[in-house]
Amino acid sequence: MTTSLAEENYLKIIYRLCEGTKEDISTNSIAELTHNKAASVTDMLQKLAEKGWVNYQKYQGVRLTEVGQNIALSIIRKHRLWEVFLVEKLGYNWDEVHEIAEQLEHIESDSLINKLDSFLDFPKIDPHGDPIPSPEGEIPELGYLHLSEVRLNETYTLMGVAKDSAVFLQLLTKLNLSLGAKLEVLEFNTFDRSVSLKIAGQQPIFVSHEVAKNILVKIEIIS
Amino acid sequence: MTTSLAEENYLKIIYRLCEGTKEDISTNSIAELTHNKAASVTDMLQKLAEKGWVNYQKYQGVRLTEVGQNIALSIIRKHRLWEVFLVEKLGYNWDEVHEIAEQLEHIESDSLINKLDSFLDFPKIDPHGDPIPSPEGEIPELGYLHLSEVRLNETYTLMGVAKDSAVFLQLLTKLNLSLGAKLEVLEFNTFDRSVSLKIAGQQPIFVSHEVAKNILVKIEIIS
DNA sequence: ATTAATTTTTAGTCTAGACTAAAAATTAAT
DNA sequence: ATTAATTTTTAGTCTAGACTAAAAATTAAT
Repeated sequence: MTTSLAEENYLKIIYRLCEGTKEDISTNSIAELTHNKAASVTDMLQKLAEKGWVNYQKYQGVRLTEVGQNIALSIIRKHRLWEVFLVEKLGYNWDEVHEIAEQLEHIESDSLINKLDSFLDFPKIDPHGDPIPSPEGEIPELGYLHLSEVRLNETYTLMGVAKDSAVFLQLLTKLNLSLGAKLEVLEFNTFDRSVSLKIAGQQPIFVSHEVAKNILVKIEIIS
Repeated sequence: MTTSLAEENYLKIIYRLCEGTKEDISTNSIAELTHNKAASVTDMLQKLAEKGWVNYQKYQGVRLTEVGQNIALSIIRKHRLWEVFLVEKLGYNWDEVHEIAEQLEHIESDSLINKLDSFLDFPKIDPHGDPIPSPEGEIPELGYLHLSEVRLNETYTLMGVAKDSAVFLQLLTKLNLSLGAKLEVLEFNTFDRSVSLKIAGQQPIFVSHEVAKNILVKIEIIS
């Protein structure tokens, strides 16, 4: 069965919302991310349920079915592979690729995406550190921590970001925070929830809670 | 002003039809190529005229304006650059790329297409020998001849094809006819307009008029 | 346990871009 | 020069996917 552009965007957004929680997803939360009105979302949810891509109970929220999840994952796979292409091959910065990948992710051709995967040498993560689903829709659970929740005086490696917006990524770049950076939290400041942070070999800096929350790290194993 | 997918496809097809002739283009000829009904075409022509992309007189046919032509050329530029990418970088054959490029040509980003151009090393022709318009919409007139119209016993080089359909290109491949081949027409057979043809270093073969018409060649200068 | 506030759905519209059937204009044929 | 055939346009419909306003259901507050 074929999927329209609108349907693909809904499935992708529902997937993203499901990821965070075990609960069913509310109409309003979808409306917010799609920039549509709740009434339009209800309409579309009924269509998606009809096609067997979501389980939807009036007033009770929605979840992706197995099939719906696979469609979403294939779009995410395309999105992230194209992002790798844009950065690795065309020389874009990590804050410039999201919008273009939003278009490229809808190109329909299995052979294309598999050839692209091979051309890029089967990358496992995209330029923001997000894992790339396999052709079968397997997606490794990386178990990264949010920088807002780590322990003090331990060294962590910056592995990814939880938000792709250009302004956020540009800010990280200005702060010298890029994938692979070694970080140590000196203090969580109770006043404004800001975080005092040391990047290896640099002066300590402050970042807001909002920034720390969207930075994904893993602990540095000193072996 | 932005262009919808449907508008872009119309402009591209009108451009292709204008290329062949000095006459205005008929509603029916557009309907045939877009696979729409004449009534739908009339509708769209009125919209395109409104936007200033075609000159359209009821019942009298249509031509692209300067602006319309530039839009068409930018789509063709994108189409052909993506085809080069698919063949050169991803390893597709020349008969496999048309459909995918039909999707990719609608991706909207000037920076993307210029970076792609540079990544491909500024190719001048696509995998079918068609010239790639410059960012400014300049397109070199290559002055190729149709193999159906050349002189006998002269050597020509196969420079391109006038048709991108997969079955046609696959036939050429089977016949060992690829870009750069050296050809000599031995005879035009009056009975069925077929062409007796010699490819350098091979036994002579027959091709139909239909095939010869869609093969573009230039004369081999023996200097 | 009601009532109030919030969320979600239903009912009815709108637009782009397709369609069919019928009318109008043009072109071809006598 | 008419008439017939062909092409094109107009008028009216339909569908996907958005919208607003009002109704219905759920959740929160007393």
